[in-house]
Amino acid sequence: MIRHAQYSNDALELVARRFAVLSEPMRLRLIQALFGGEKNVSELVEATGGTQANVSRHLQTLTSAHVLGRRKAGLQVFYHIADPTIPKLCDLVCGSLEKSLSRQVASLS
Amino acid sequence: MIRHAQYSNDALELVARRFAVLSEPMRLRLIQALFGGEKNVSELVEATGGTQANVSRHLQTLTSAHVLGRRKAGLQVFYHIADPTIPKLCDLVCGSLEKSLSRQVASLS
DNA sequence: CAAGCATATGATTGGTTGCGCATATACGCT
DNA sequence: AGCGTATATGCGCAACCAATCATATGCTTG
Repeated sequence: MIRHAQYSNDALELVARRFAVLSEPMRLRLIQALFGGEKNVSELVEATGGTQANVSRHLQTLTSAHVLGRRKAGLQVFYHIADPTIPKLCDLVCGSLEKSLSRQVASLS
Repeated sequence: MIRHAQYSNDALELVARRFAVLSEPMRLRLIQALFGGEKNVSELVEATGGTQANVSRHLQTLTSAHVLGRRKAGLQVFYHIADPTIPKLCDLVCGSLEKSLSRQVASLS
């Protein structure tokens, strides 16, 4: 594992783009909905409470970033998490946020 | 470790915000420059090639997100990485990107 | 092939954000 | 106190992006 490697501007741009893809709540809802396995668009619309058009747009963003994968089956399109690091990323951030928040709570007393 | 937990909308908003903070190349440059230890603003301006005003703004963003910490010493202000998960996050993303890119390169042959 | 369902996409708009310039604040020194 | 250095901040602009509406594409069935 390369720890703390120095990256070029182009590389940092890619990393930034990757984080940007994960920086929208709706996209995180979609990812979360797919933790349980692949779902088609209609199911994702239902699970996230978004409109069909918006969900489709975000799915395209996530897919072209190789975060999700597509599988067509007749009329329907099934999406699944294609990048195995995504759950780890989310868990890392969530754990860090929980610690940070509990520290803030503790500092109130 | 809580894997694949279901999060509320408020929690997802926090996670999204966290990713958003990491989604700018200049901020990643600052973080990268701090991997070697704390630096003051002037050193960070030099290391990143940005303007003083812009660097200061990004430092504020990173600090209020508890990614960085501040230490004042006379005229100078020293910043350091306050969240230990940041390097892990960056390495995870970089590793994933390297794999993804090498797959794309391999698919060209 | 016509109709109907599932999904994707063009166009528009409002909101957010990064950047640059100028200036303000904070601190130390003489 | 006054000056110089280090850092922060108000403001305006331009670019980007998510959400929405309407419409298009793709596939299946009768």
